[in-house]
Amino acid sequence: MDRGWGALALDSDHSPLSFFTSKSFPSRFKPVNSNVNGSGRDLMVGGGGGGDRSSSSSSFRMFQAAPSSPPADHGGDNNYNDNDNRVAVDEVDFFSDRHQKTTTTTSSVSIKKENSHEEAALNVNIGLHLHTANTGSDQSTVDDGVSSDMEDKRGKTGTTELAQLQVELQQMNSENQKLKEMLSQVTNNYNALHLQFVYVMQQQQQNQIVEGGKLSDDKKPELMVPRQFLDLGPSAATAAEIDHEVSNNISSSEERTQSGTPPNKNEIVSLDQENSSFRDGKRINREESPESETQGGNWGPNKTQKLNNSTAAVAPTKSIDQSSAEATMRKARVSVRARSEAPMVIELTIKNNLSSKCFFSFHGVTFMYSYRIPNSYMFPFLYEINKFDLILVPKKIPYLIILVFYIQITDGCQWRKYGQKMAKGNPCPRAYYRCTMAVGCPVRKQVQRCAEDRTILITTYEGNHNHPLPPAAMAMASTTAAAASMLLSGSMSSADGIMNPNLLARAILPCSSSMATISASAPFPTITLDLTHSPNPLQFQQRPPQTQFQVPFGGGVSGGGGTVSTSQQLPQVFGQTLYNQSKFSGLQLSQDIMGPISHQLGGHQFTPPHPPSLQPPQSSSFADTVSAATAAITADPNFTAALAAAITSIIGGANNPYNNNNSNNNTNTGNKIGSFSGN
DNA sequence: CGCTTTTGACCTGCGC
DNA sequence: GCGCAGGTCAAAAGCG
Repeated sequence: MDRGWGALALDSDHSPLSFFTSKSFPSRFKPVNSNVNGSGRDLMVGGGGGGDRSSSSSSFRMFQAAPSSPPADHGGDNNYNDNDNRVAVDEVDFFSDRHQKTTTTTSSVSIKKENSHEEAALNVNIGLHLHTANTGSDQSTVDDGVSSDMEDKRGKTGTTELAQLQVELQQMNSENQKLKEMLSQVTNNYNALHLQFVYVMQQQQQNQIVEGGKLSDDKKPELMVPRQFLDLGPSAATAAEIDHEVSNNISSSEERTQSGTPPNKNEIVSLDQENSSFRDGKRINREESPESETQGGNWGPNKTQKLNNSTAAVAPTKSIDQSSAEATMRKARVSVRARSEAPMVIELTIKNNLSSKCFFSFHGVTFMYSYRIPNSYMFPFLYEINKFDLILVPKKIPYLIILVFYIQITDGCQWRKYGQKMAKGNPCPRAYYRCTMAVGCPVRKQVQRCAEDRTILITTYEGNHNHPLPPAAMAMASTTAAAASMLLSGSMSSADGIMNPNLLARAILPCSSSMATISASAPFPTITLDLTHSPNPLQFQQRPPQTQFQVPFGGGVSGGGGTVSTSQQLPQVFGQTLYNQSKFSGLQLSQDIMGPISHQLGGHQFTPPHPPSLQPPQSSSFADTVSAATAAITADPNFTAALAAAITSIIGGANNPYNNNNSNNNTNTGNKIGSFSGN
């Protein structure tokens, strides 16, 4: 999998945590039902899906399953009732307020406490078994947490409760569906308005330029040269998907123009007579390119290279005009420069009460952390977590878990790599991808790291999607649409120059101070959106390369290749990754630990970006429980055992044999760090 | 076993 | 015509 073509670009008003949308996760990270760990990996990160957003609960759970099976083997049926070595705690909902709402869940935990909390401590060293579970909102959680034997014990009462829960779950699912629809609608409306805004802005910009006499008549054609090469493909698909009103947008204008139908005057993006006539003049040159006849759209770069050099206006035939226009659209490219794998650190204190959810496992114990994503945090980009590291901060900060997410931007489409070549002038290879969301989709993209700064990835898109786009893809498509419409505005000062950065940046990427450049001298007319500039210094500080996350963990061995799966490997990886990537973009720590962590980080200042509205309630008893658990964790050099002790302490209290032991152990060795890779 | 990635061969266009 | 570079193809390899 290509991990390198993404970047992080966030609105300063948007928390990076908003990445945890269900669709932000690749399929391999999505949660699976409790009985089956479909991924079969140590790592499980799950986006909650629509139901998560509507859920008001916030939970932090530990899951543990049959230790007889190796952690990596979860594809089969896990019948805990048949396993004598079953770990006591299948499910401990520490912090969920659903705890008090759902009696069934509570009773399930209590039963397990009675039967086997001692087994947990005894068996945990045998090998913890990963067990994925869902939140209380998922129906499978109820079924998975309760064995058939237990159900027999419960009798009719349990059956009735189960039925009630099922009804509630159905209602919740229905509600979630409605919320998802609402969210989609809001997103679409936003995109539509965004396009309109872009058009208005570009119209104003153009009027100012024309009225100011900055453009002479004979120079206008020069300025318009790149326009015809604009790739409106994504925008076309986007517009069709977003809104009917927007469907009258750029793409429609283009299509109607191609078919000879004059564009509607009321269209958001219209082709004025000057532009149209000029385009006609340009299209005649496109007759050299027969690629408009081809299906699937080869990039066919060289066939049209000369076109940019000619501005002769020759009246073409209609057929030539149409084919040329199609070829033009297909040849146009939108390039995005963005930084990849920007690490994002979040801490998971027990009291943290963010919403939505994600899964992660550590030493065979699967954690589920839930938090909520407010709709306002949706941002027209999609982010993908390709791996994350887990760190358990030692004694100084009890019960603190830090997750370092390595996120990358994604465009919401599915791609298949079909080639890779070394390009001249760049030691980094260029990869070629084609869209696989639909058969015969002509859209392709190239991904290549920047030679000057290899943390920057340059993704170049070309072509029109011939299929409906999911909301995630529409986000990116709307961005390219904005870029395309901006090009149509003629806001650049030359055929090969820098566009008005403020206008374009605000129009295309409200969060970004991006620059957009247009190159007509390149083999293909390309608009490049530079997203490498940090939009918010608080959230995305560009840290110097020498900066390392100096957490005094025990030494480890570098995992190499960025993929680490053992606890001993994480310390080095954590620091080294940040060091290598030279971009510690988003470090997020809660305020109550800012002091110690900042000290550990070498005095760098970090701002906790958690949504203020998501601050959790906290009960003292709960905090005490957590303190006891984390104390056990930090005191024991064997994290697996310590974690089991933590679980057991929560369940069994003072009888836990792992409590209060190994107090004299080396502190460093007790600082266990987990690392997980999504790849 | 099916899908994806890898990678060398091949095709095409351009410049000399 | 030849070499170079960009782009694509397709068999082999990898992976879940």
